[in-house]
Amino acid sequence: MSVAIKISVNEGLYLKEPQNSTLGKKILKLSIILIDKNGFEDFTFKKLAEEIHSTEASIYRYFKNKHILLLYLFNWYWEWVNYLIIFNTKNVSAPSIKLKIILHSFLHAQKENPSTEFINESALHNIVISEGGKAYHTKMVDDENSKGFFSSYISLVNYVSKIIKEINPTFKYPNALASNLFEMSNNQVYFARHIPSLNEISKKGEDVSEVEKILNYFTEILLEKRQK
Amino acid sequence: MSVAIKISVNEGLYLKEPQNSTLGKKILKLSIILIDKNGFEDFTFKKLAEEIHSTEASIYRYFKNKHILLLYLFNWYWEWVNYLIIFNTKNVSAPSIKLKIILHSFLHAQKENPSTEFINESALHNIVISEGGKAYHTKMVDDENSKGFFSSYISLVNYVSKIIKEINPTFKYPNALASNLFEMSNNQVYFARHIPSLNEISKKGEDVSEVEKILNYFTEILLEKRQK
DNA sequence: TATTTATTGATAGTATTACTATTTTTTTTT
DNA sequence: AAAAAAAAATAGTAATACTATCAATAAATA
Repeated sequence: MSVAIKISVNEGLYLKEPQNSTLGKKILKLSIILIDKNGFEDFTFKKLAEEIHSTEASIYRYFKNKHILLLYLFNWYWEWVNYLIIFNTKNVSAPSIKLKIILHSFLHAQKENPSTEFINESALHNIVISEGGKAYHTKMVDDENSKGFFSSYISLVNYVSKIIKEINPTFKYPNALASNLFEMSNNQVYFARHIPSLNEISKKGEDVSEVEKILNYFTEILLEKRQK
Repeated sequence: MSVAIKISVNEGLYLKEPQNSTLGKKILKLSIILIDKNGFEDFTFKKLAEEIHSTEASIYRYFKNKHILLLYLFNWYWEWVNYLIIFNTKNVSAPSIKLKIILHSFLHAQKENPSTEFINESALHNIVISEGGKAYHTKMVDDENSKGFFSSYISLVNYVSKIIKEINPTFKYPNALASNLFEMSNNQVYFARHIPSLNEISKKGEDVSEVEKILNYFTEILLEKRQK
């Protein structure tokens, strides 16, 4: 017995919903594994096709190109984090505790019970960390933003922003802080893993919880109510 | 009459120093313009060759590939910012003023007197903003880091980190804060320009100074000396 | 000034990428 | 069992990311 949650993403991101077929699920599953292993640059539909014993042409029936596939994966990830956050903060009333839980959920997302058998959440989280902002650092951002391809991320940020306002209504830039918490989180984990002189995290393997400490330290100071 | 500053970057980044020849300078100049205009993905050595009335093969004599060329440009940029910061904080003793000047220099780098005729600093700054972390978000990071390809960025971060410690010696994560200031700066400008729901910057054209305000607001709170 | 050397240009070629198109086979639905 | 949909097989193309070779030209030095 199990409870399955179904995560759906913006329709513009696929030509045919991959979650509704065996081949589609294989595409999602193996694309995550391949991108995680060799990076997005090295990833091609041809290699993916070989991996799943299918053909390039078949994959193109699901996704317009590999960038859109990456965007699909990012959206799936954002929706999943959104679900985790809502779920984990249920019945918690103190906003400052909520924020702590959010930071924890977000950073340890990979350790949470996997929700879907064809998505390796841990590998997906690593992709989000390693590939940085490649989802939106393209010449098509404006067009893609207007199509709502980043709305899952935006709603995540808005949700956190609301909680920030609850903690300290006088804080001037809740959106900027919220988006920075997400970006900083991924960035600092990435730096810890690859360019460690850029922060003070030495312990390998504990990067994620070290970053959690840093983020908590930052937010506590930033949102402390002080007399002006 | 003018004073020229010469910026040099890690020798591993080029096969032949482009700043020492006419063709090399043209490569730098036009690559910046092309990447700024159409993005790094669209940029190819063939297109660049056409633009400068030369050939692909000639460009390959200077740079191993387009990723290394991008790294060269980022390094040039980091060195330049480093120079600007040192120059602008000369004879300023109060570290909190120093930090303000640094944030200002960094964000308005494009408006500073251009130092080199074949580098369009403004376009280069826009590349750094738009292309996000593409300089280090690759599968070769570790190797490239070990070759010192990010050392200019690291020394920039370390310099700021030192000033942070001067402002508040009890602040726990000066490196993380310093690297985050740089990353956040570019990110928030990018968001303001392309996904404005992610922060509270509405005014087009004033994005840079708005981000400056945000960063000052954040650092002031973070580095304020408070009783524990 | 002649000569060696370094630099650039011209041209060609290759493997891989990022697709599109068409036709056949297999699977699913009715 | 027939019709419809999905997937596989196959082929083909323009562009990318290179490498290699040789000729032309400019710069450095003897």
